[in-house]
Amino acid sequence: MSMNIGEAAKASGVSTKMIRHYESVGLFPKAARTASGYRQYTVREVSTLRFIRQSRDLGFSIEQIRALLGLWQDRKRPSRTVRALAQAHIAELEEKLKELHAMKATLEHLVHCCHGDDRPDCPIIDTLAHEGAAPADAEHPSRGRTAGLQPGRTRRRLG
Amino acid sequence: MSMNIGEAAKASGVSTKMIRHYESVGLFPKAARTASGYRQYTVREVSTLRFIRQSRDLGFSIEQIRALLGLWQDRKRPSRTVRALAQAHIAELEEKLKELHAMKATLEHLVHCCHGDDRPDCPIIDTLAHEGAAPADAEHPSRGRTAGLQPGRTRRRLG
DNA sequence: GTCCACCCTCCCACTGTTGCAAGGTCAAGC
DNA sequence: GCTTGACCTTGCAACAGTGGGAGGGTGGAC
Repeated sequence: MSMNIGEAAKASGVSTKMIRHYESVGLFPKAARTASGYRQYTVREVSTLRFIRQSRDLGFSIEQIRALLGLWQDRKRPSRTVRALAQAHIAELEEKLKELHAMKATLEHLVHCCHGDDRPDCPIIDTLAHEGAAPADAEHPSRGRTAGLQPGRTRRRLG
Repeated sequence: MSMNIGEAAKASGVSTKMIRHYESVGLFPKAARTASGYRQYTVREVSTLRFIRQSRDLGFSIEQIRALLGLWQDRKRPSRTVRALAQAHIAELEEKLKELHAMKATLEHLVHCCHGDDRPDCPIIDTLAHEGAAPADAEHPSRGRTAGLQPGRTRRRLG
């Protein structure tokens, strides 16, 4: 019935590292331990882990998942609350999508302008060098704002 | 002619924090110093900073910018190289866009299914709880891969 | 001589995930 | 009994990029 962390990881799709991490930040309740200190998990806890993974896959942040877990546990929550949380997240996604779309559009415009051969002159470099940019369609979002999603799930040593 | 870091920051749009950071990671050459240790910048360096900011605004990573700066400095680079770099970045953006689109689609589907009133039953929570998900269109990208963009520029304490 | 804005260098926070290290535990085989 | 190897424990560091603050020095105006 009860399993070690490795088995729980396989069953839930959450890595052992992450299970411990979620426990440490209080997203996940402290697991029971054997006499020797091994964490023990039941199927119930595994389904909670699956819930977390599903939520992460949809881009919810840890804090949002904390709220979702609370709502999940609360059998009397109004579905209105859950829906609002989801909609807020959709709005975040849209924000981010808009931002990325703008970047992509600008880049595509530049790539389109660049002949891309052996000659050195390049409108891409020129645009980066000389302010004024020339955003493809949207006015560029002068750096800084526009919150995004899940930094950790992103750019895994692409450099 | 030469200015302190604050002035350079205003002129370039890069914060003083970031200028020092870029210097520390070697993206930006070490600035000259006054006798008392103040960094001194010329218009030339400010334009480099602007180049960096423009690149960041387009979502390039520090490492990509390092490459772009090299190409910028190299008067004899083939525009082909720059173009390839930009196209690779576009591909990354597309990857990320796809991922976010899928999330959004799934969420919208769920929100659509949820009546969102005072009653507790909620398909959103149910879907998160019971594996099998039911992605709106794309099969869900089992966590982990799909590199993304600019963790830092994202999710600024939205939690 | 004092005040304030600016500069300096550190360290810490945040997001989420992974890696490594140094050790303990368990079940298997010999 | 003893070794081996797979597993578990903890903790610390790193990645990306940015912001915040502490604690102290500098520069120029009054």
